Amino acid sequence: MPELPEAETIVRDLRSRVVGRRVERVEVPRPDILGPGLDPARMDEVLRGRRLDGVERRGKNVVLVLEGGIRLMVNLGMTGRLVAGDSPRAAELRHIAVLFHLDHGHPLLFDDARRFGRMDVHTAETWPGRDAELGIEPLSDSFDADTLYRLSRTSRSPIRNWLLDQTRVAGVGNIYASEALFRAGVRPQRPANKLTKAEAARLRDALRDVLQEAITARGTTLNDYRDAAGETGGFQFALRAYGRENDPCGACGTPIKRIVLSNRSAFYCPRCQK
DNA sequence: AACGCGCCCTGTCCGC
DNA sequence: TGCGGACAGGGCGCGT
Repeated sequence: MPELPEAETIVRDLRSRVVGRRVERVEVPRPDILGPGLDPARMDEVLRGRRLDGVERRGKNVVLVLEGGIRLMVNLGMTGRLVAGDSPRAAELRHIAVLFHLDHGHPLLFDDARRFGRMDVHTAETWPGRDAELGIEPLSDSFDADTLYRLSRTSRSPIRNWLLDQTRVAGVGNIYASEALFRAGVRPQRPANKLTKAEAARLRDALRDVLQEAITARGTTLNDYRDAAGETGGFQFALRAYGRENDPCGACGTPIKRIVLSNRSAFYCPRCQK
């Protein structure tokens, strides 16, 4: 569910709520969301007593940075939420998987109905390797048109699938892939290595624009996404293609089409996107 | 080695 | 009202 803008919204929310706090105790009622080698006892042992020094984002992942260079990487999957326990909305959570008890008296909660979310612990030694497995950040200065063009040369996959691959560009999911391709005028099924330089340049701009606008709107809530206060986002009202099958294209009026690529929906305007 | 597929799991919605 | 099926923002492991 949550893609880059949703993760970024949560990260910004969490900074003011947890940075500087100390972890007193960790509870893991749903251990199946822990990554390989992790169990509830190990989670508590590694995190207990450590101060939270910062909150970062890498792609769609929320990264809690703790004293001593320990990093807890949280992948929210489809339905994962990180919600401050003192938020009035916290009482509505029905699938709490992890509770981080903090020294200001209320926990940070990880809730995940489908339990597709994952948490992994990294040290200063293991983190660079994990970080390197993820692709370029689309909002970084180095993500320019040439870079996107060059990265796309090695793949014959449909460009929509290519955008979902976190090892190439990190943070784009199904919603923003459809939205960016709509804005760039490129069909989702176009082979990545068939994009022209001009199309790659338009796609680069479209990705940055739509991701930045979605961050400003505090993310897209279709069903499950919530920010760290447990509140919904606002970008669902600005979607032009995703979820709009048969609606008239905002530019030309042609009905938006839905196709399935690799078992996942893609939405596009058959007239505007080539 | 790149790629598509099935699967993980729960909730919701729609048609009958 | 109940039930079965389709579908959902992600990502991993597998076979080809």
